Amino acid sequence: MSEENLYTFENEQYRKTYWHTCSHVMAQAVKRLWPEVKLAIGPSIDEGWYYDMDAPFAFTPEHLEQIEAEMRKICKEKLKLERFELPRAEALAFMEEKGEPFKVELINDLPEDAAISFYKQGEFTDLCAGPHLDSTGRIKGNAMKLTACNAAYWRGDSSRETLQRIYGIAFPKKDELDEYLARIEEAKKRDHRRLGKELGLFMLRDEGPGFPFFLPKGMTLKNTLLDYWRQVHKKYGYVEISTPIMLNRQLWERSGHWDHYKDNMYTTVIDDVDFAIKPMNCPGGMLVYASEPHSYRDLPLRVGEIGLVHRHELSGALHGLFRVRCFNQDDAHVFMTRDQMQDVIQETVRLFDEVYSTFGLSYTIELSTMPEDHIGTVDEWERNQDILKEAITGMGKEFVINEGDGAFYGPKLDFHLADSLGRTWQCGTIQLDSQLPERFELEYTGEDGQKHRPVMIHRVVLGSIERFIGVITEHFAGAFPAWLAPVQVKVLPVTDRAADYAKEVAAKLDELGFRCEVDERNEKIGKKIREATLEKVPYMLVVGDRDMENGTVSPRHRSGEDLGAMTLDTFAALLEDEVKSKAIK
RNA sequence: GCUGCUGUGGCUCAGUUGGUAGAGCAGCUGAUUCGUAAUCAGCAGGUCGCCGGUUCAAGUCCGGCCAGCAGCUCCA
Repeated sequence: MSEENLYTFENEQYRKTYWHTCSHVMAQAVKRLWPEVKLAIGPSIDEGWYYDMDAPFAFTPEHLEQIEAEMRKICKEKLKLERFELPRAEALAFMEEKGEPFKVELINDLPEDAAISFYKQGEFTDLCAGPHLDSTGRIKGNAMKLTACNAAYWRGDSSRETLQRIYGIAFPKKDELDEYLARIEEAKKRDHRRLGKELGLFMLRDEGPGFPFFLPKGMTLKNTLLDYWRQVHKKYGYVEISTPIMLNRQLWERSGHWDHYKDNMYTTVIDDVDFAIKPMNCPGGMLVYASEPHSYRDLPLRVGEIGLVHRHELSGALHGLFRVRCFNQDDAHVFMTRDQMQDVIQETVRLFDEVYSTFGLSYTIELSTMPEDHIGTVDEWERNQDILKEAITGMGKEFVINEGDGAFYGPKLDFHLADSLGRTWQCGTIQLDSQLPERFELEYTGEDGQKHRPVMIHRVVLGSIERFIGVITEHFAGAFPAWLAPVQVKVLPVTDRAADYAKEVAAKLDELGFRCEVDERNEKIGKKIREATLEKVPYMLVVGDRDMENGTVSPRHRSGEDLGAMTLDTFAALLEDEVKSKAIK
C-alpha cells in the first residue's frame, strides 16, 4: 500500500484514529461549555465514535448543536495532540486533581506495570492509549455531526451509574456525511415495523406488549416460509414433532431451566402444581426421545419442531418482531453418537447455507464459549468447543469468539444476519449439548449391545420465525420474491367492462396455485397500478378491452417493467418458473 | 429494568403564550368507465394513551401509571 493510502478513510486504522480524535475534540468542547461534566470513556466504533459522560443535566439536541459549534472552533484552532506518560501515582493525582472520578477508576484498574499515557490538545488532556491525529486541524469541521445522545451504563454494568453517551460521525468531506445521513434515512424506510404496518403483515397492541399478532398477509408469508422449511428439512432427513407449551416444574428442574432461566419464564399453578410455559423446546424433545428405546442404527436422529416459546424479556428490550416475548423457534434436536458430532455439525451448516442463500442473506459466525452460569465440567466444555471449532474451520469458514456467551448447557455457533441499519441479529444457532442427555438419562443401544449415552445438538436456522420475517422484510424492503409474496398477482381491470374477465383470469391463476387478488374498484388504471406497486405485489395484470378481444393479459412487474400483452398460459408459465426457482427479483 | 424522548380519528401529521379539536390518505355515498404510479364532489369518523392534580377554563401546565421510540443491560 502506498504511503498516501494510509491517510484515507479506506484505511480502517486511519478512519478509527480520525474518529477517536473526534471523540477527544468532543470531550474538550463539552468541558469548555460545562466544566462540571465528568468524562468516562470515548472510543471509536464501527461507524463514528461516542463518549460517555456524567452530566448534572440531560443533553438535548440543542446542547448537541452547541457542542458541534464548539468542536468546529477547536478544529479551526489546529491544536497539536501531544502524547506523554506519567507514573501511576502521578497519573492518579493528575486525574484526581481534575476531578475525574471515572478516569481515576480506570487508572486504578490498569495493570501495575502498564505505561499510563495521556494525550494533550490545548487546555484539554485525556487519559488515552491512542493513537491520534497530530492536530485537531486535520478534522473537517463541517463534515461532522453528533447523531444521538442516549444512556449507557458505566462499564456496561447495569448495577452502576447511568451515563449519557453522545454519538458522533465524521468524514473527510461534507458530501460523504450527507451521503451517510441519507443512507440512514433510507434504511429507516425499510424498518420492518413500518413496513409490517404498511403491508398489513403483523401488529402489536398495548394489550399484549411483545406478543405479536399476525394479519392475513403476514400469516400467508409465515406459512409459506414454514412450507419451505419443512421441504428443506425433509430433504435433510428430519422428522417433525410438536410438544406441549406448558409442562410441570419438575421437568424444568430436571432440565436445569428452573435454576438457570426461571426469571425469564412465565409460570402458573394448576391443581396446586407449579407449571411453566416453555421458554425452549428441548425438555419436551427429551421426553419424546426417552419415550422409546433407540438403536445406534437410528442415529443421528433428527427431530424438528416449530415450537411456540414464551420468554419474559425486559420491557426495554422489546423491538418489533426482532425482540418479542413469544415466538416460534424452528427448533430441532439431533441425537447422535460422539463419533458423529463432526459430521452432524457440518451437515447442519450446509443446511444453513442452503437456507440463507435462498434468501440472498449473508452471515457471520460467532463461537460462544462457557458462561459463568453453566452446568457440566470445564473439561467437557472445552472438548465440545474444540469440536465446534474443528467442524467450522474444516469447512473453510471463519468465526469470531464470543467469550462466555454460550447457553448454560453448552457452547454454540451463532449465525448473525444483518438488518437494514447494519445491526446484526442472531438467527441461526447450533448448540452442542452433552448435559441434557445426561440429566434425562438418554440412551441408545450400541453395536456392542451395551447402553450408551448419546450427545445432541439444539439448532435453529431461522431462529425465531418472527425475527426472521422481520429480517427478510428489511432485507427485501418489503418487496418479497414472488415465491414468498403474500399476494403474487393483482389483476387490474381497466374499466368495469373487464371486471368479469379479470375475475376469470384470477380464478384460473388461483386454480394453478398462485396467490391472486382482483382490484375491482371503480378507479383509474393509474391509481390501481400505483397502489399495487406500493403494496409491492410482484405482478400486476392489466386487463382491458384489447385483452378481452385477444384473450391476453398485460403483465407489469412492480419494478415498473411492462412485459407487454401475452396469453395467460404464457404468464402463468413465467411465474411458475420464478416461484419454483425462488428467484429474487 | 435503566436514561432520555414521544403518545391527537384506521394511517400520516397540524394544533400559536391554557379558552372545550383541524388536514391529507383510507372508509361510505354519488358522479365518472378513463390502458400502465393518485378523477371529482359530498358524508361520516376523535371522552386528544389512562388516572389524578393545578385553574373560572387543559390536547396544551404538574404528578403517577401504561405503551412506543433511541440507546444501555439482556437475548432467538
